[in-house]
Amino acid sequence: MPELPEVETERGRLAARLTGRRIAAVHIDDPRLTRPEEPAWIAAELSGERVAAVDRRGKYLLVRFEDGAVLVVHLRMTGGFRYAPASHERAVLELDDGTRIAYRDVRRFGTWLLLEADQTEQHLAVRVGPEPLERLFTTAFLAERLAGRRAPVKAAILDQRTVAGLGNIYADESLWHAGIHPLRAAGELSQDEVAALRTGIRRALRKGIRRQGADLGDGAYAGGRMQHEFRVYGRAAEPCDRCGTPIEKTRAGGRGTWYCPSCQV
DNA sequence: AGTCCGACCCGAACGC
DNA sequence: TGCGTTCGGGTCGGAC
Repeated sequence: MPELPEVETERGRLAARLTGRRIAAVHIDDPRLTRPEEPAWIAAELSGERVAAVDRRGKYLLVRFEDGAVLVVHLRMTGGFRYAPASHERAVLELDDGTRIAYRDVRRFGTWLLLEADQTEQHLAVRVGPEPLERLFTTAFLAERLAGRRAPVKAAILDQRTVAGLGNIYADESLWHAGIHPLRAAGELSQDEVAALRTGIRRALRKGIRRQGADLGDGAYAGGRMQHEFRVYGRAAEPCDRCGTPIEKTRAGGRGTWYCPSCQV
Protein backbone atom coordinates (compact mmCIF):
# COMPACT_ATOMS: atom_id res chain seq x y z
CA MET A 1 0.00 0.00 0.00
CA PRO A 2 -0.48 2.28 -1.82
CA GLU A 3 -0.68 0.27 -5.03
CA LEU A 4 -1.95 1.19 -8.48
CA PRO A 5 -5.60 1.85 -7.47
CA GLU A 6 -4.61 4.02 -4.50
CA VAL A 7 -2.03 5.93 -6.54
CA GLU A 8 -4.53 6.43 -9.36
CA THR A 9 -7.04 7.81 -6.83
CA GLU A 10 -4.39 10.18 -5.49
CA ARG A 11 -3.56 11.21 -9.04
CA GLY A 12 -7.12 12.18 -9.84
CA ARG A 13 -7.53 14.26 -6.71
CA LEU A 14 -4.17 15.94 -7.20
CA ALA A 15 -4.79 16.65 -10.88
CA ALA A 16 -8.06 18.42 -10.09
CA ARG A 17 -6.26 20.92 -7.86
CA LEU A 18 -2.91 21.23 -9.61
CA THR A 19 -3.52 21.23 -13.34
CA GLY A 20 -3.07 24.71 -14.80
CA ARG A 21 -2.08 26.20 -11.45
CA ARG A 22 1.21 27.84 -10.60
CA ILE A 23 3.22 26.84 -7.51
CA ALA A 24 3.48 29.91 -5.27
CA ALA A 25 5.66 28.40 -2.56
CA VAL A 26 6.96 25.03 -1.34
CA HIS A 27 8.00 24.06 2.17
CA ILE A 28 9.85 20.76 2.68
CA ASP A 29 10.45 19.74 6.29
CA ASP A 30 12.03 16.32 5.80
CA PRO A 31 15.41 16.07 4.05
CA ARG A 32 14.79 12.35 3.44
CA LEU A 33 12.06 13.29 0.99
CA THR A 34 14.41 14.81 -1.61
CA ARG A 35 17.63 13.02 -0.70
CA PRO A 36 20.33 13.41 -1.96
CA GLU A 37 19.16 16.83 -3.16
CA GLU A 38 18.70 19.64 -0.68
CA PRO A 39 15.03 20.33 0.12
CA ALA A 40 15.64 24.06 -0.26
CA TRP A 41 16.95 23.57 -3.78
CA ILE A 42 13.95 21.47 -4.84
CA ALA A 43 11.59 24.00 -3.26
CA ALA A 44 13.26 26.84 -5.12
CA GLU A 45 13.11 24.98 -8.43
CA LEU A 46 9.39 24.27 -8.06
CA SER A 47 8.41 27.77 -7.03
CA GLY A 48 6.84 29.77 -9.83
CA GLU A 49 6.33 26.78 -12.13
CA ARG A 50 2.97 26.04 -13.73
CA VAL A 51 1.59 22.48 -13.70
CA ALA A 52 0.80 21.06 -17.12
CA ALA A 53 -0.50 17.65 -16.04
CA VAL A 54 -0.50 15.06 -13.27
CA ASP A 55 0.14 11.55 -14.61
CA ARG A 56 0.74 8.13 -13.13
CA ARG A 57 3.09 5.38 -14.20
CA GLY A 58 2.82 2.23 -12.07
CA LYS A 59 3.02 3.47 -8.50
CA TYR A 60 4.80 6.69 -9.51
CA LEU A 61 3.01 10.04 -9.61
CA LEU A 62 4.35 12.43 -12.25
CA VAL A 63 3.72 16.14 -11.79
CA ARG A 64 4.62 17.60 -15.18
CA PHE A 65 5.48 21.29 -15.42
CA GLU A 66 5.18 23.57 -18.44
CA ASP A 67 8.94 24.10 -18.56
CA GLY A 68 9.50 20.34 -19.03
CA ALA A 69 10.52 19.44 -15.49
CA VAL A 70 8.80 16.49 -13.79
CA LEU A 71 8.36 15.93 -10.08
CA VAL A 72 8.54 12.13 -9.73
CA VAL A 73 6.74 11.20 -6.50
CA HIS A 74 6.76 7.71 -5.00
CA LEU A 75 4.46 7.29 -2.01
CA ARG A 76 6.05 4.01 -0.87
CA MET A 77 4.20 2.83 2.23
CA THR A 78 2.37 5.72 3.79
CA GLY A 79 2.82 8.79 1.58
CA GLY A 80 -0.12 10.80 0.31
CA PHE A 81 -1.50 14.27 -0.41
CA ARG A 82 -4.02 15.99 1.83
CA TYR A 83 -6.12 19.07 1.29
CA ALA A 84 -6.62 19.91 4.96
CA PRO A 85 -4.03 20.08 7.74
CA ALA A 86 -2.89 16.58 8.72
CA SER A 87 -0.53 14.81 11.07
CA HIS A 88 2.91 13.80 9.82
CA GLU A 89 3.10 16.55 7.21
CA ARG A 90 6.52 16.44 5.51
CA ALA A 91 5.98 19.12 2.85
CA VAL A 92 3.43 21.73 1.79
CA LEU A 93 2.63 23.17 -1.65
CA GLU A 94 0.98 26.58 -1.85
CA LEU A 95 -0.70 27.42 -5.16
CA ASP A 96 -1.38 30.74 -6.87
CA ASP A 97 -5.11 30.41 -6.13
CA GLY A 98 -4.49 30.01 -2.39
CA THR A 99 -4.89 26.23 -2.30
CA ARG A 100 -2.76 24.48 0.32
CA ILE A 101 -1.71 20.91 -0.44
CA ALA A 102 0.10 18.91 2.22
CA TYR A 103 2.27 15.86 1.62
CA ARG A 104 2.01 13.53 4.60
CA ASP A 105 4.03 10.39 5.21
CA VAL A 106 4.06 8.61 8.57
CA ARG A 107 6.95 6.25 7.85
CA ARG A 108 8.94 8.66 5.71
CA PHE A 109 9.75 6.18 2.95
CA GLY A 110 8.31 8.34 0.19
CA THR A 111 10.53 10.19 -2.31
CA TRP A 112 10.39 13.35 -4.44
CA LEU A 113 12.73 13.40 -7.40
CA LEU A 114 12.92 16.38 -9.76
CA LEU A 115 13.94 15.37 -13.29
CA GLU A 116 13.75 16.60 -16.86
CA ALA A 117 11.26 14.85 -19.14
CA ASP A 118 13.82 12.64 -20.89
CA GLN A 119 15.48 11.69 -17.60
CA THR A 120 12.05 10.72 -16.31
CA GLU A 121 11.52 8.35 -19.22
CA GLN A 122 14.88 6.69 -18.55
CA HIS A 123 14.21 6.48 -14.83
CA LEU A 124 10.90 4.72 -15.40
CA ALA A 125 12.03 2.56 -18.30
CA VAL A 126 14.47 0.57 -16.18
CA ARG A 127 12.09 0.16 -13.26
CA VAL A 128 8.57 -0.22 -14.56
CA GLY A 129 7.01 -2.63 -17.06
CA PRO A 130 3.74 -2.21 -18.96
CA GLU A 131 0.65 -0.60 -17.52
CA PRO A 132 -1.67 -3.53 -16.73
CA LEU A 133 -4.79 -1.72 -17.99
CA GLU A 134 -3.23 -0.70 -21.30
CA ARG A 135 -2.68 -2.63 -24.51
CA LEU A 136 1.01 -3.39 -24.14
CA PHE A 137 0.27 -5.67 -21.19
CA THR A 138 -0.36 -8.76 -23.29
CA THR A 139 -0.48 -12.44 -22.40
CA ALA A 140 2.58 -12.92 -24.63
CA PHE A 141 4.55 -10.30 -22.71
CA LEU A 142 3.54 -11.74 -19.35
CA ALA A 143 4.42 -15.28 -20.50
CA GLU A 144 7.85 -14.09 -21.62
CA ARG A 145 8.47 -12.43 -18.25
CA LEU A 146 7.49 -15.59 -16.33
CA ALA A 147 9.26 -18.10 -18.58
CA GLY A 148 12.04 -20.08 -16.95
CA ARG A 149 11.62 -18.53 -13.55
CA ARG A 150 11.51 -20.77 -10.53
CA ALA A 151 10.51 -18.05 -8.09
CA PRO A 152 6.91 -18.12 -6.83
CA VAL A 153 4.51 -16.53 -9.30
CA LYS A 154 3.55 -14.02 -6.64
CA ALA A 155 7.16 -12.81 -6.38
CA ALA A 156 7.29 -12.54 -10.17
CA ILE A 157 4.21 -10.32 -10.41
CA LEU A 158 5.42 -8.13 -7.54
CA ASP A 159 8.42 -7.31 -9.75
CA GLN A 160 7.41 -3.94 -11.21
CA ARG A 161 9.14 -4.75 -14.51
CA THR A 162 6.74 -7.65 -15.06
CA VAL A 163 3.69 -5.50 -14.51
CA ALA A 164 3.48 -1.97 -13.16
CA GLY A 165 1.56 -1.22 -10.00
CA LEU A 166 0.90 -4.47 -8.14
CA GLY A 167 1.76 -4.63 -4.44
CA ASN A 168 1.06 -7.20 -1.78
CA ILE A 169 -2.71 -6.74 -1.65
CA TYR A 170 -3.61 -6.71 -5.33
CA ALA A 171 -1.11 -9.47 -6.09
CA ASP A 172 -3.06 -11.79 -3.77
CA GLU A 173 -6.37 -10.59 -5.15
CA SER A 174 -5.19 -11.10 -8.74
CA LEU A 175 -4.08 -14.67 -8.05
CA TRP A 176 -7.42 -15.47 -6.43
CA HIS A 177 -9.29 -14.18 -9.49
CA ALA A 178 -7.01 -16.27 -11.69
CA GLY A 179 -7.34 -19.41 -9.55
CA ILE A 180 -3.56 -19.77 -9.26
CA HIS A 181 -1.67 -20.74 -6.10
CA PRO A 182 0.78 -17.97 -5.12
CA LEU A 183 3.65 -20.43 -4.54
CA ARG A 184 3.49 -22.01 -8.00
CA ALA A 185 6.79 -21.61 -9.87
CA ALA A 186 6.31 -18.72 -12.28
CA GLY A 187 7.79 -20.59 -15.23
CA GLU A 188 5.50 -23.60 -14.83
CA LEU A 189 2.22 -21.86 -15.62
CA SER A 190 0.42 -23.02 -18.76
CA GLN A 191 -0.55 -20.57 -21.50
CA ASP A 192 -4.14 -20.67 -20.28
CA GLU A 193 -3.03 -19.90 -16.74
CA VAL A 194 -0.92 -16.97 -17.87
CA ALA A 195 -3.93 -15.62 -19.77
CA ALA A 196 -6.08 -16.10 -16.66
CA LEU A 197 -3.47 -14.32 -14.56
CA ARG A 198 -3.46 -11.35 -16.94
CA THR A 199 -7.25 -11.16 -16.71
CA GLY A 200 -7.16 -11.57 -12.92
CA ILE A 201 -4.67 -8.73 -12.53
CA ARG A 202 -6.79 -6.42 -14.65
CA ARG A 203 -9.99 -7.36 -12.83
CA ALA A 204 -8.49 -6.85 -9.37
CA LEU A 205 -7.01 -3.46 -10.29
CA ARG A 206 -10.11 -2.17 -12.10
CA LYS A 207 -12.22 -3.08 -9.10
CA GLY A 208 -9.80 -1.28 -6.78
CA ILE A 209 -9.89 1.85 -8.93
CA ARG A 210 -13.71 1.86 -9.02
CA ARG A 211 -13.74 1.69 -5.21
CA GLN A 212 -11.15 4.51 -5.03
CA GLY A 213 -8.58 2.19 -3.50
CA ALA A 214 -8.44 0.64 -0.06
CA ASP A 215 -8.52 2.50 3.26
CA LEU A 216 -6.86 0.28 5.85
CA GLY A 217 -7.83 2.49 8.73
CA ASP A 218 -4.49 4.20 9.30
CA GLY A 219 -5.92 7.37 7.80
CA ALA A 220 -3.58 7.22 4.84
CA TYR A 221 -6.10 6.71 2.03
CA ALA A 222 -9.35 7.98 3.48
CA GLY A 223 -12.47 7.45 1.43
CA GLY A 224 -11.47 4.24 -0.33
CA ARG A 225 -13.95 1.36 -0.10
CA MET A 226 -11.97 -1.54 -1.54
CA GLN A 227 -11.00 -2.85 1.91
CA HIS A 228 -14.56 -4.16 2.31
CA GLU A 229 -14.28 -6.27 -0.82
CA PHE A 230 -11.00 -8.12 -0.52
CA ARG A 231 -11.41 -11.74 -1.57
CA VAL A 232 -8.38 -13.08 0.28
CA TYR A 233 -6.07 -10.33 1.58
CA GLY A 234 -6.08 -10.31 5.40
CA ARG A 235 -8.91 -12.87 5.56
CA ALA A 236 -7.26 -15.92 7.14
CA ALA A 237 -9.87 -18.50 8.31
CA GLU A 238 -12.76 -16.66 6.63
CA PRO A 239 -14.69 -18.60 3.97
CA CYS A 240 -13.68 -18.18 0.33
CA ASP A 241 -16.33 -16.20 -1.57
CA ARG A 242 -16.20 -18.77 -4.38
CA CYS A 243 -16.15 -22.13 -2.61
CA GLY A 244 -16.49 -21.55 1.14
CA THR A 245 -13.14 -23.13 2.03
CA PRO A 246 -11.34 -21.21 4.81
CA ILE A 247 -8.71 -18.80 3.46
CA GLU A 248 -5.16 -19.71 4.47
CA LYS A 249 -2.08 -17.58 5.10
CA THR A 250 1.45 -18.42 4.04
CA ARG A 251 4.57 -16.55 2.94
CA ALA A 252 5.68 -15.88 -0.63
CA GLY A 253 8.55 -13.67 -1.65
CA GLY A 254 8.97 -12.75 2.02
CA ARG A 255 5.42 -11.34 2.22
CA GLY A 256 2.33 -12.36 4.07
CA THR A 257 0.23 -14.15 1.46
CA TRP A 258 -3.44 -15.14 1.56
CA TYR A 259 -5.11 -17.64 -0.78
CA CYS A 260 -7.88 -20.18 -1.07
CA PRO A 261 -6.36 -23.68 -0.78
CA SER A 262 -9.28 -25.17 -2.69
CA CYS A 263 -9.72 -22.99 -5.76
CA GLN A 264 -6.12 -21.79 -6.14
CA VAL A 265 -4.44 -24.99 -7.27
C1' DA B 1 21.24 -13.82 -14.36
C1' DG B 2 18.08 -15.02 -11.04
C1' DT B 3 17.06 -15.10 -6.28
C1' DC B 4 17.18 -13.81 -1.49
C1' DC B 5 17.64 -10.81 2.36
C1' DG B 6 18.62 -6.75 5.13
C1' DA B 7 18.01 -1.79 5.44
C1' DC B 8 15.16 2.07 5.55
C1' DC B 9 10.93 3.93 9.05
C1' DC B 10 7.35 4.12 12.64
C1' DG B 11 2.88 2.88 14.54
C1' DA B 12 0.10 -0.99 15.79
C1' DA B 13 -0.36 -5.21 17.86
C1' DC B 14 1.26 -8.34 20.90
C1' DG B 15 3.70 -10.54 25.11
C1' DC B 16 4.88 -10.32 29.75
C1' DT C 1 -0.41 -0.03 33.53
C1' DG C 2 3.72 0.02 31.24
C1' DC C 3 7.37 -1.66 29.31
C1' DG C 4 9.78 -4.16 25.49
C1' DT C 5 9.47 -6.82 21.12
C1' DT C 6 7.76 -8.02 16.65
C1' DC C 7 5.77 -7.09 12.35
C1' DG C 8 4.78 -5.09 7.84
C1' DG C 9 5.39 -3.13 3.33
C1' DG C 10 8.02 -0.99 -1.69
C1' DT C 11 12.30 -0.56 -3.42
C1' DC C 12 17.22 -0.75 -3.56
C1' DG C 13 21.69 -2.67 -3.09
C1' DG C 14 24.64 -6.27 -1.71
C1' DA C 15 25.37 -11.27 -1.22
C1' DC C 16 24.95 -15.75 -2.89
